Amino acid sequence: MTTTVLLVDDHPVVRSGLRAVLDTDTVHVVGEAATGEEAVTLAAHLHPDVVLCDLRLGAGIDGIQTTAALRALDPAPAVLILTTFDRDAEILGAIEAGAAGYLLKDVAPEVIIEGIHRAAGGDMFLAPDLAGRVLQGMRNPLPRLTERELEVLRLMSTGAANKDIARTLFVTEATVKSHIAHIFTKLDVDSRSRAIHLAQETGLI
Amino acid sequence: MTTTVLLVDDHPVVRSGLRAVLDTDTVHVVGEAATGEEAVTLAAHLHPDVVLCDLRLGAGIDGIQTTAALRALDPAPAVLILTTFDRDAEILGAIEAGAAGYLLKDVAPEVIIEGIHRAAGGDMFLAPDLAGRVLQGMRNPLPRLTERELEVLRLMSTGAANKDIARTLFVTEATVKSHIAHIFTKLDVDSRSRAIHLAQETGLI
DNA sequence: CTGAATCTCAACCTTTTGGACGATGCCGAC
DNA sequence: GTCGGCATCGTCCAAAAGGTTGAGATTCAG
Repeated sequence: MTTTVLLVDDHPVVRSGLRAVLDTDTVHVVGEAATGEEAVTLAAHLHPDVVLCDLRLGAGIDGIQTTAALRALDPAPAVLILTTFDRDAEILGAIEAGAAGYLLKDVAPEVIIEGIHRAAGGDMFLAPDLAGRVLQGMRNPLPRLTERELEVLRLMSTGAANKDIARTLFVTEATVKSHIAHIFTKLDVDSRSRAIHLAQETGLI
Repeated sequence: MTTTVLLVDDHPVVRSGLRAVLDTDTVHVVGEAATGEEAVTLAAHLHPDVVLCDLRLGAGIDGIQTTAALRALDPAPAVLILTTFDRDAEILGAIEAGAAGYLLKDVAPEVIIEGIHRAAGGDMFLAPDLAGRVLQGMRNPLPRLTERELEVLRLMSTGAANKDIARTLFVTEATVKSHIAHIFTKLDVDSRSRAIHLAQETGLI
């Protein structure tokens, strides 16, 4: 029995590649979308078994938001994330949003096909090298930063000084320092550059 | 007359996609390579007119080094860079290494084909949105950092304190501070986080 | 040889950052 | 109503980072 698949990627070349590689006797590509919005519309009409979705989709909503929207459809397709990046926060975010699996783009085509069938069957499918990381990520979850703290962290990462951040957020420097102190405690670091580095590594920002 | 092309990309899916999209009556894909080393070996045997090369090639030498090696062949193929990223330093680096053009992966297939023919004809071919940036980059060149300064900058960007950097490089903190002062002057910034941000934005590190 | 660039280090000073308190007001959960 | 989390602000202090100046050693090109 063939599994129907909808491709979502903002690069035409990648879509062609996936179509060429996936369209076999067990997998049938029924559509392609370049954006998350388009993906949701198409999925609502085509009812694919599986949506194969990139995380980075250029402008518009990202892969995680797309996943959530797709999972809210009825019937909901299984969503398989296929992307180049392996930042922890994104993987966790995709899983939380209801993705059935997460694959890196450098895997062999057969692995993607296997993942599609597993996803269609209701299984979870994680690239082997990611599985351990994800489990550890769930055991050692990154502390949840508040929205305000994330704002400060993002500004910090652009090189803004406390004074700049204070001006941008219309608060005093004391408040910024307070937020930063909390951020440091939560991330278990003791300098802004380390915080920035950690945040970028884990995909927190 | 058909133009012969060698594809270089570490993602099998992208190679398939490019082959599917490019193999027309005017372009003939004569080979694929997953690494820079493989690309040079294949190019030496196949003498393609054009090598279409990603900048990020996973392990091994990167696209810029590959470009330089390819241009040293005789006869040298034209090298067209096709990549997802548009960091200034990488674009300039590729051009310096002898690339005939630089395209972003989100362009339409026809643009790639046009680029291939232009490159085969000896033209330069830059994605329009990049051309201006490159010209400006040549007018406003990023100051050249010395090897030592780059080392310090890289360590800084991982969150290392001056003390850590000093230990890692086996010099005193005074030396590190001296290097950092030079870096700041050259980059025209006044804090390490700004330096890190600028360096990451421009692809300096 | 001379000069320029680079790497190394030091002393001195100012500013920024970070740590450690505490305090207020707000809001939502229990 | 009370409690906890959050955002806001403050003070005091120590440490780190940044700015300035100068200087010895090396290397490399002209």
